[in-house]
Order: sequence, then C-alpha cells, then structure tokens
Amino acid sequence: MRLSTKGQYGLRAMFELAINYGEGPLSLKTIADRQYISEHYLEQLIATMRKAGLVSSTRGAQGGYVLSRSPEEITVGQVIRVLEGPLAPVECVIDDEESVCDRSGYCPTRIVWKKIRDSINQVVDSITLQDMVDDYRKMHPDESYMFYI
Amino acid sequence: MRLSTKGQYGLRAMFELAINYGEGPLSLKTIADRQYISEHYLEQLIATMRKAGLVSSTRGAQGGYVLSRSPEEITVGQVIRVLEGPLAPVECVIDDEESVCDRSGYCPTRIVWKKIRDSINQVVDSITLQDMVDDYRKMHPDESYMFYI
DNA sequence: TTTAATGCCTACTAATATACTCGGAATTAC
DNA sequence: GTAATTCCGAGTATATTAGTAGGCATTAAA
Repeated sequence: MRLSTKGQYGLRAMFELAINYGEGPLSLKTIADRQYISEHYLEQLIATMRKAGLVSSTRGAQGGYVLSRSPEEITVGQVIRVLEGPLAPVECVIDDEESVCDRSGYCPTRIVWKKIRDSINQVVDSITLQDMVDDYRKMHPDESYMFYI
Repeated sequence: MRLSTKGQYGLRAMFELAINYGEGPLSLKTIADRQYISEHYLEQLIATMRKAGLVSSTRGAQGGYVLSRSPEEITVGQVIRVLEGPLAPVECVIDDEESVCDRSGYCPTRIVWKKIRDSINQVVDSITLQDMVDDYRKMHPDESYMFYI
C-alpha cells in the first residue's frame, strides 16, 4: 500500500514553498532542482495543486509559485488528498455510505478498513507544513537553508 | 493509496476460515463462493498464505484449508503484510535504516511517512481474526452463519 | 481399484496506472 | 524585443493488477 510519487513529490514541493514562505515566488525549476524532481512532471503536480487552491502562480519572467495560505493553515492531508485522492485503504470506505455494496452493513472486513482509514487521516490532518518547517529547523539550528540540498 | 484486492480478498478468506475454525477444512471453492472471489485467483493468494504459515492444507477429496493457529493468534497485520508486503506509505520507510537515501537523516517528509506507517501498523497489529469474528457475531446474534452469504 | 474431489503449479494476458517526456503557446519583467 | 517563466495537451515505456487456462498430484469414498 504505497503512495505514488505524486504525493511524495507534491509534499516535498510544498515543503520547499513553506520554508521559503514570505520571500516571493519560487520558479518550478528552482523547486524541481532543490527537490530532485523532474521539472515537467512536477509541473503537472503543481498544476493540480494550483487548481485546488493550495498554491498561487505568477506568470512570466521572475514568476513562480507561492503558497496560497500560510504554512500553518495547510495540512499534509490537504496536499496528499489533492494529489492522490481520498486516503482510504479500499474503495468501499471512501465515504461512510452503506450502499457501496450489499454486504457493507455487516461486513467484518469493512470495519477494519475504516479503522485504517481513520488512523491515516488523523495523522495527516494533524500535521501542517509549518510543523514540517519547525521540525526541520529544530534538526538544523546552525545551518542556513542553503545547505539543505 | 489503496490496498490491492490481494489484501482485501485474503482477509475475507481468513475471516471465513476463522468463523469456521475447529470444524474441519474448508475447500477453496467453498471459501471462494461464500466470499465472492474468483476461485483460481484466491488459489494464488492462499498459496502465499500457506507458504507463510498462516494456513495449512489437506490435499485430496474432502481436503481444504484450516488456520494454522487459532484466530486470536493471527492479526490482520500478519495477513495483509504476507499478501501486500510491508505496510509503508513510501519505500524509504519500509525499515528504519537511514541509508536508503542520502537525505534520509534530515528529510522532513520522511518524518511524516514514518508517522503514517506507524499508525497503520498499530491499527492492523491490534486486531485479530477473533476480534473480527466477535464483531460479526455481536452484530448478528440471532442469525446462524448460514445466512451470512 | 476406480473415480471424483480436491490441492498444487506454471504460464499467459487484457486492462490500467505510473512516471514520466515532448513540443509549443501565452505571459511578463527587464 | 528577448529571455524567463507558466500553461496546456499529447504521447509513451514500463510495471502492476486481477485475473484466466490447463494440467499434474493426492486422497477419500464408492
């Protein structure tokens, strides 16, 4: 049960925007270079995030991307769900409707899938981009961000 | 981030064996029919579980499969990991070695993946097949299992 | 001792998703 | 005007998934 690279790359890109929040737009190329992601591929991912309202763009020279909200207002869960869809281990627990299958009301495995789903979402919804930045800075108090790469 | 049908079908099959535990072997066909799974496909999954020591088989007429241990000694986590591999949202947190990538020691996203991994495993390792049987019986105290199908 | 019921094994396959690549049009700072 | 950038649609190689197919091996029961 793996996340695709969409979620992985997307969160790395968002971290990059978060740690540079308030310092003007970052170009796609800058983000891709610093996070070792294919530029063209990241372009598609960031387009998805732009359409979902997580990032804003400025076109033209010196343009780039910034977070649409401050890092403490964006959770890991929001980012991953935009890129990967609902975080559910099986389709029948994407939402709580009992109508997804004729056994859903008394399916013993479905209870298990719901518990997994809820625990994943609880984790990702409780971590903000700001938390990630704080964690990073706590681990590297003496280094400037330039040395991150 | 979905489980494949291997994990889903496998757990359904194991539930079937658990609720019939102590009553002799169940044939592949019986399990497949009751759980609406392709017989040939289930055969491959149950072969994996047999090799992993979760079920035992009896060949020949009147043969079939039984759990190798009692339902309270088999967790959902054991079943899913045998069929799906390690439950980790990304490869770099399958184990805790820092050597998987050159940034692993200070990668801010890796911390997130570890938290997701741990929360999933905590859930699945705390649920046994007996728990699933108990849940099922609690929901259907007045019905014999014959009506489950 | 035959036969039917069963498990065991290897190989094949259609459909889908993934993780990109490619080329070019539109926009804007300098 | 030009270079730097975002925006957009299309194409593609590879891997995975979710099976299917066919036959051999084993054993209980008639």
